[in-house]
Amino acid sequence: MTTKAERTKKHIIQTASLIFHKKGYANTSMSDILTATGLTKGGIYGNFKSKEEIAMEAFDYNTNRLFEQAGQLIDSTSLTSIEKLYSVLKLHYKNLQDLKLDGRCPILNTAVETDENNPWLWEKVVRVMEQWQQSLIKIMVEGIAKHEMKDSISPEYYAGLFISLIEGGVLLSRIYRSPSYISNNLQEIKKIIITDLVRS
Amino acid sequence: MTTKAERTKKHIIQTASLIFHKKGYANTSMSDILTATGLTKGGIYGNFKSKEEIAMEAFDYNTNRLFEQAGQLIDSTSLTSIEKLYSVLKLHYKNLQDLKLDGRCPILNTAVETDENNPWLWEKVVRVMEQWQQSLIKIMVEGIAKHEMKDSISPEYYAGLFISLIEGGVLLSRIYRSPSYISNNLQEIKKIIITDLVRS
DNA sequence: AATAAAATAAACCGTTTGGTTTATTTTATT
DNA sequence: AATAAAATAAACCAAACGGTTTATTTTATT
Repeated sequence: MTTKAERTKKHIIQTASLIFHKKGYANTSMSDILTATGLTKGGIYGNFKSKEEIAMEAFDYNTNRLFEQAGQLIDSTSLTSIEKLYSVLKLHYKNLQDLKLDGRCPILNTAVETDENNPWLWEKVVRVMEQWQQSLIKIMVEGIAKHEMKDSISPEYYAGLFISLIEGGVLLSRIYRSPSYISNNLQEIKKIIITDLVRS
Repeated sequence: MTTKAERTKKHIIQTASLIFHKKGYANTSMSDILTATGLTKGGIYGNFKSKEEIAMEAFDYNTNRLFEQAGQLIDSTSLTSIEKLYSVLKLHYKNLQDLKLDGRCPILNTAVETDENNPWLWEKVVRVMEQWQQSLIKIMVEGIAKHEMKDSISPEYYAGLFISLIEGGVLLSRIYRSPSYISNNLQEIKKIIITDLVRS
C-alpha cells in the first residue's frame, strides 16, 4: 500500500511534468502547477521544498517515458543485434509520438533551456544522453562480437548519427506539425543499418 | 551617415542578441540588457517599446548570421549543384561554430523555447526554417534539371535529412561540448550526397 | 473512535519583473 | 553657437514571482 504523501507526490509530478514538458521550466509558474493539480501552496510545499525540486523529478519522469520498454528489448535473447538496433530506435520514435510526450523530446527541450541556466538539471541532461548513447553502442558492440555487424564500423559514430536523426526529426516535425520528418529519418536509419552495418 | 538613434539601436540589438542566444528569452531580463549595453532604461525604451520587440529583432540578427554568405554561394554560376549543396551546408556548419553563435543554433533554441509560449517569435522560427529548407530544395531541383543529380530523388526528403543531421549534431555537440558530432554528421551528408544524389 | 498526517485558506514576505514618468544633462546635428 | 535629439538619474508603478507562516479543517491510518 502507498501512503497519502506518496500518492500526492506522484500526482504532483505527473501533473507538473506535463506542463514543464510543454512550456519549459522558466515559463511554468508555481501557480500553473497549483491550478493544474488542484492543490494549494501548503499541499505542494508540504511535499516538495522548491519549484526546482519538482522540475528535477519531472525531468526524470519525462525521460523515463522515452526509454520505457527499451531495457527489455535490449536484454531480449530472441533478437539479432540488427533487429534490436532498429526496433529500439523505432520504440524511441513511438514513445516520442505518444500522447504524453506529444512529439517533443524532454532531452532536447531541457538541454536547450538549462544550458547556461541550471547546472543541476543540465547535469541530468548529459547523464541521460550518455545513457542513451551507450545503450546503442552496446547493441553494436555485441553485433560485432556475434559477427552480425561489420567489425570495421565505429559504434560511437553510428550512435551519434542515429540520435542526431531522431532529434533533428523531432525538431522538424515539431516546427511543421507533421510527423513525416521524424518517420522519414527513421527510414533512413533503417537504410543505413542495412547498407553500412550488416555483415553480408 | 547613420543617426545616433540608429547606432544605439544597433548597439542594443548586437548586445542583446548575444544574451538571448546564450540564455534564452525568458531567462534574460531587462536588467541583463541594461548592464550589458551600459545604457539606462530611458536609453533602451526610447529606442524599443518592449523587451519582446528587442527579442524579435535579436532573433533576426542571430539567424541572419547563420545564413551569411549563403546567398552568394547559391547564386554562384561557377559551381555545380553538387558542389553548391555540400558547400552551403558546410558554410552553415562553419557559421554555427563561429565566435558569435558559439555552436548553438538560434532556430533550434528559439523553436524549443517559444513553441507554446510566444506565437510571434514562433512564426518567425517557422518562416526561417522554411526559407532554409527551400534553399536546399532549390539547389537539388536545379541539380536534377541540369542532369547532375538523379531525377528519381525527392529534394524534400533530402532537405529534411540534411537539416536533421545538422540540428541533431548541434544538440550532441552542445551536450558533450565537442564539435565532433556535428562534423561527423557533415561527413555523413557528404557521403549521402555522393551515393544517393550524384548522377553517375 | 482516537490519533496522526495531510491539505486548506488566507494573510504575508521580500524580490524581481517589465515598464513609465519627469526633470536634467549630455551629445549630435545644422 | 543654437537647436534638436538622445540619454541619464531616480523615483515610481502594479503585477507576478517563489516561498513561508499559522491556525483550521479534512482525510488517512491504526
